[in-house]
Amino acid sequence: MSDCILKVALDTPLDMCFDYLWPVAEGERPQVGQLVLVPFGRREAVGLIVAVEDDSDLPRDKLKPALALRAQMPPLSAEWIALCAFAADYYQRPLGEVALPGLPKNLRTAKTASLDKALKKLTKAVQPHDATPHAAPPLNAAQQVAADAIAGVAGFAPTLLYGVTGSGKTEVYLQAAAQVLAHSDAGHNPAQILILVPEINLTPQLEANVRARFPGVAVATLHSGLAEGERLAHWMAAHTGHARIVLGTRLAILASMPHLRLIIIDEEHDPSYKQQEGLRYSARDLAVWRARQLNIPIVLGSATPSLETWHHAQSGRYRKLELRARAVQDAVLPRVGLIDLERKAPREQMTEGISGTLLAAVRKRIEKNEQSLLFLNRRGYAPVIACDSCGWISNCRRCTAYLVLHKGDRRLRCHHCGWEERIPASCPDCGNVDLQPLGRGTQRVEETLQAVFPEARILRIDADSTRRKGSAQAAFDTVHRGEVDILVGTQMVAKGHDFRNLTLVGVINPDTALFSHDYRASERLFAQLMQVAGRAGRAAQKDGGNPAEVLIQTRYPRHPLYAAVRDHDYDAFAGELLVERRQANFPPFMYQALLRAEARELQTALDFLHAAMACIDPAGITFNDPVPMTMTRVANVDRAQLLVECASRPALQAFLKDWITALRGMKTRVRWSLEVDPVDI
DNA sequence: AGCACGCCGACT
DNA sequence: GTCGGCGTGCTC
Repeated sequence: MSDCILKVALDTPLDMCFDYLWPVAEGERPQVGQLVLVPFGRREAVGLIVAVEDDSDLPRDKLKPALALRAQMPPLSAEWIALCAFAADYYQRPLGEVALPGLPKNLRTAKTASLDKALKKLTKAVQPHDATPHAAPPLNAAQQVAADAIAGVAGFAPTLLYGVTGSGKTEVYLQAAAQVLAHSDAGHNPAQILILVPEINLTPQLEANVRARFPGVAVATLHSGLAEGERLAHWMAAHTGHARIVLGTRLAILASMPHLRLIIIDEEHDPSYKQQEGLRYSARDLAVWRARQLNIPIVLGSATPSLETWHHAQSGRYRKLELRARAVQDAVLPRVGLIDLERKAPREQMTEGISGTLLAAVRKRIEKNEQSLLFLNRRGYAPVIACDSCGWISNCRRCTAYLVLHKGDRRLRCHHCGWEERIPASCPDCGNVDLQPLGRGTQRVEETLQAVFPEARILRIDADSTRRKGSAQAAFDTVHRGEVDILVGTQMVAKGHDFRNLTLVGVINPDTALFSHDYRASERLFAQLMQVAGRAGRAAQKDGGNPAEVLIQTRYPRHPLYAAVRDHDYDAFAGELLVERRQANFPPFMYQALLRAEARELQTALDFLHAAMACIDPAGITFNDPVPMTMTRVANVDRAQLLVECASRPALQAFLKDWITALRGMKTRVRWSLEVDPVDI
């Protein structure tokens, strides 16, 4: 009996599969989709069998025998491998680098015996809860129409669920999911549903909600915070079909789900759906591809859709369902006011960067025992300290960035490379002892508010105050219990939370994003402002009370972005942006890829990028000039980038394939990487 | 990417 | 005399 050949994908940057021998006599023929332990160089690795054949291009004596088949688990499906193959192809990475790193570590590394043990233990881990079913709240008419429309179609049907914050999108998802599950049970045709959310750690409410609403259903969760054992249990629950609902962050888009029937992406515009290291994929884009591949419906939900999605909805490629009103009866959208910081009479009285108008509004909330949220997207005390007399400023010596003043522990910190040092007692250059903090972070705002409102209970929530595991949740619980008068926070507080007693949102300093060189900055700022504004006024408006209020401090009160925020008018804003994007030939009317290079010397990186331009025929492609990245140096490494553009996605794809081959052939010491559909430029 | 082999500087 | 620097070469 002769050997068969296993074509195996391995987690290595080499863009190829490796052939291994498998003695057929030893048992049944291995199956495509099984994992297999193989010798690779001088080590062992687990790979994915992508084909089983009788022949190899290499002579037999060059081939090694595979060591062991991971037969304990059902093989990964052809559809799943096709999804990984698509992602690999699209993002120009080897198949193994896409398919393998997402699998639980135990499957990839554990010895057979300990894997057996782990697999035996996990059967109980993801069980349906037998809690009393949580009654579904009644839907309003628009919600009901949306839920029915989503669950009522068969086949690939991408749908934008466009609804203002607080309009009850989650309820629509859950009822649509319930309908899909009920329908499949009736037809003896098991169904699984995938729900993607931006940050699962920040929204345990949703997870609790889902579990409570589907008491008889096994729910798996997948996100990067899971311990290995949990990850294996939840992944296997999805893979075996036992979990009917999978709730996860972007990495869950690569979960194996043999009975996937519906995909839901909450807050589809959220930047965290884009992986920003390693394989830089867009979970949203892969989800749409996966839905088309499986011919199933997909829902993209947002109050401020990405322009890509909006464009598709406008052109009719995506169906658009709209929720115009807040779901809670009598809850109305907050009134948005702009506080003019620029010489408007009467001139604003400023206290440490906070206007008298905003302080008065906060005072009113304290008196009425309501909560305020002050939003500022900058942690620390001050973004920089400076010497008045000689002009020295606290630069990081390893990065193109300032050292941020953290007053509490009297340290300067670089938020990019992690460098830390004590606050110098005097100016390192001239000895002046009077070093001044410039600008404001959340710590400084907290300090100012405490000085103005000594009796108020103030809580700061940012990455610094919530470093310990579980402390973020504890902090949010404190707010929900009403034990906080003023909440100060970064974008951490903007997502998902339903603060019922919050009636004021103040935005301290959003202007910096207005004039960014990144053309996506205004789209992001708009989404962020709408999202943080949406934290206010979620409860029913009290009798005779004023509507919740959002106050934005700005030096550019007439900027069209703020006008659109004030009017809650995403449609108009998005319409204008799309016109600009079309005129400027930006996405979604143009497809882009970015080649990045890193070296100790900036010139080395730039030289590499110029060589990369010269190494290929650029037919049909636009090369921009290689430029240093905005933050040129991080941790003593200089970075530069080269943007390539093309109006045709297939043409860009074809070009990239050739280009990456040529780049791999260039022998260089420069570290480089290619990103398709970059979001930060 | 790992992981080895391979040839040149400061230490027991 | 060895430990160890990172150059370059390979992985079915």
